[in-house]
Amino acid sequence: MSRVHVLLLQHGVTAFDYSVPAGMALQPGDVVMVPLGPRRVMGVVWDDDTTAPPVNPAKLKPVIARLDIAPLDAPLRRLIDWVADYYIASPSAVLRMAMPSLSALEPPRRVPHWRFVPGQPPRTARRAEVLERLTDLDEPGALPLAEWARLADTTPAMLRTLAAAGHFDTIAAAEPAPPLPRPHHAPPTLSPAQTAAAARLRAAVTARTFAPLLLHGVTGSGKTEVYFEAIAATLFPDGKGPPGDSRRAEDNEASAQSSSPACGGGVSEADGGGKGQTLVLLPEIALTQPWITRFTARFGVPPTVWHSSLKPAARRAAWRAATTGAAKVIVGARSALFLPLPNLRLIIVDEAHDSAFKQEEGVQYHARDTAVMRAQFAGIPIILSTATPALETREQVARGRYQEITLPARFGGAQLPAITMIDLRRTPPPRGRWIAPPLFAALTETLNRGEQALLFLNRRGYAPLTLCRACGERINCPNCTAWMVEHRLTRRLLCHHCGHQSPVPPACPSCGVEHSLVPCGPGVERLAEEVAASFPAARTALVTSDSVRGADDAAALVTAVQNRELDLLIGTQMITKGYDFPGLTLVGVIDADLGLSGGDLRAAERSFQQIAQVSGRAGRGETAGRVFVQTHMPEAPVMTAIAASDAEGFYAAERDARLRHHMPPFGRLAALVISSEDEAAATDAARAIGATAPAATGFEVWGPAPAPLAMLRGRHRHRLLIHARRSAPLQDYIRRWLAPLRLPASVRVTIDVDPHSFL
DNA sequence: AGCACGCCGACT
DNA sequence: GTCGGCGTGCTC
Repeated sequence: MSRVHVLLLQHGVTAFDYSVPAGMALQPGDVVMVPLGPRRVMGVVWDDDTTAPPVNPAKLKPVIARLDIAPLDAPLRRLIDWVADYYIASPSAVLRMAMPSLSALEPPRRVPHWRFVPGQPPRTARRAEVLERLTDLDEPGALPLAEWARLADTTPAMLRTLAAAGHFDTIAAAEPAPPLPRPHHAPPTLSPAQTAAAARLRAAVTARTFAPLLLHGVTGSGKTEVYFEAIAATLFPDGKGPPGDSRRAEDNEASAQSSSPACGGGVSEADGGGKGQTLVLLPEIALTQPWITRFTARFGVPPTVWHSSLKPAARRAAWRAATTGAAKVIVGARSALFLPLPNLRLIIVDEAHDSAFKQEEGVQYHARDTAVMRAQFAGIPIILSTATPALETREQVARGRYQEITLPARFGGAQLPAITMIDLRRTPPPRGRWIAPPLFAALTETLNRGEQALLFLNRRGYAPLTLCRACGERINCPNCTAWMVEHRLTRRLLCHHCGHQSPVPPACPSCGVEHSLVPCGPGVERLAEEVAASFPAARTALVTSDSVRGADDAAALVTAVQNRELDLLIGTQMITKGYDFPGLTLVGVIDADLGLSGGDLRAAERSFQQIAQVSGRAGRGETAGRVFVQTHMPEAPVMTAIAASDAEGFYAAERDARLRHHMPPFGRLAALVISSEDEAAATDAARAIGATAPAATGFEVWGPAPAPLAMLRGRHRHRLLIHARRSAPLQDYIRRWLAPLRLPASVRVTIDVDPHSFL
């Protein structure tokens, strides 16, 4: 009797062995249903684990069924194992990211399609009328009933009557396949530098081997157009004409256009014999809509979208399209990284420097690094596209492990904006205002010239702190060690860490004095208030996660800006990336110091990237852009580097500092967070864990200490930081340390390998 | 994660 | 006498 090792999609349990019933053929990667105690759970046949002790064959239960779902190929299984091992997570937790919920795996509902059978004589005048309209339709093919009703301007009931009289027959519809992107739909006009870069990317796609490529070009240099050419290269069948030649017959434009999605369009064609799949990762969902628009303009059809807020039906369709290989280009946020893609040929990580790629909950993986591993296991190229590569990525280039492809200039001769630092100590804004005189003057000029401006302040809401003038009370979140942030638009106080909300109280909750609460400090809503008072004629929009909620909002905003229906944008970091607004000529950074507090390892780098990114929104059109940066410390190295647009100098200094202190990427970190709703239990557990840290050369343990966010969502938190020399076996060390621990049920320990957040 | 088993306090 | 609190352990 044969047995299989099955990784279960179930918390707490990882992998069990099962027997294979006679007549069932199973191989690694197959998705199966197996018994677990009294329940049936989904799992994936995994590669045999030779290290595990063998289970008594008498205990084996048989696999219930093999599910009709695309199997997980070997590279994806290796990726899941790698993530579980590297990030010290349970393999089943990682597997769950690669599998949608059970409902998403149900076969698609086959809506029956109806085909019109002309020629039958009508029996009533009403029917004759409808039949006439149906006959006039231009080759509608097979359509769902509702679609016929719409086209013929009648009711489904009438059509059913006609069908009963023999005017229609029904067929089972094929699953709709996503339309094929057309590489020749709208080829771009590229600069010589872009052409050269595109050629290198295409060569990597053609070579079909693992190749990590950094596509490095300043904001506005046209990186997207360049990597679109790499995508185009994947859309040609193996060995057939390289993209860029004139053989447009390959393009299949006509058939792709005429095939109605409702008809299924012929699955074999959508299968796209030999055409590869491309996975594109974006740092956040808000960027998908502008990306889809650009992709559609280039390739004539939209890509397949995958992210966490898809509705069930769309999710199911996207899953099937991606996992059957019918979808050629899949774009999404982090979670798309684990989609089974049977014909994956290229991965692109856009805005690859973005810290949003680091998952901070659940399995705390870094999607950029994990994407590189996926490319390596799959033996394909990966393009990291960014204007501001992370130090880690730069170091990989320096070590010769990544190839760098640079786009030295902005596209179309546009100039990078001139940057002016504003010293807030010398030219502060008037009391109660946040825009300093030099920026105010520039803003006035810009608006008077009819150009557009952007103010960046990375703080949602109206004011970050609400203070009682009478007793000095600061309004805190009851669940977190954090201030409640006033949101004036919703008239509520909101905790940005746990989402706790309350109305703004009329009196101080501590001393009871009425009208004593005052907002302290600026948020974007308060900045908008100042702008409205100073520039009443300017049409302004707030761009924050509170006001721009979904893809539709983001699309509407882009349109309004491009149509010049807005003069001034006021936004949080949401506005720093991705958007291309040609009429925007002025960018003001209200508080450049905001990200520098807290002593975070990457604080300076993040500030540099953020200000470089937001600066890059200025002057993308014909008019040169200007950037004003407000700071209290213009002499700080990060500020002088920003002022001089000296990325190389900044990174050289940053690299030196990290090298001296053996900080990443010249050493490695991991964080343990010990948390419990019971404060004493958290403290005791942290102390106990700290006391059992193994002594080993190459490792240092710092802490435990109360976390900077000492309480989060009602849980008290302590942190330990583990520092390892570059080649020391960090994961083994942590596993050896934590394996024998016995902790009370209320205590949770989370492990963050390569942490980016130090809260 | 579920769901069992199991060993101690307050009720009909 | 029993109902039920959730601590500990098992699921191939």
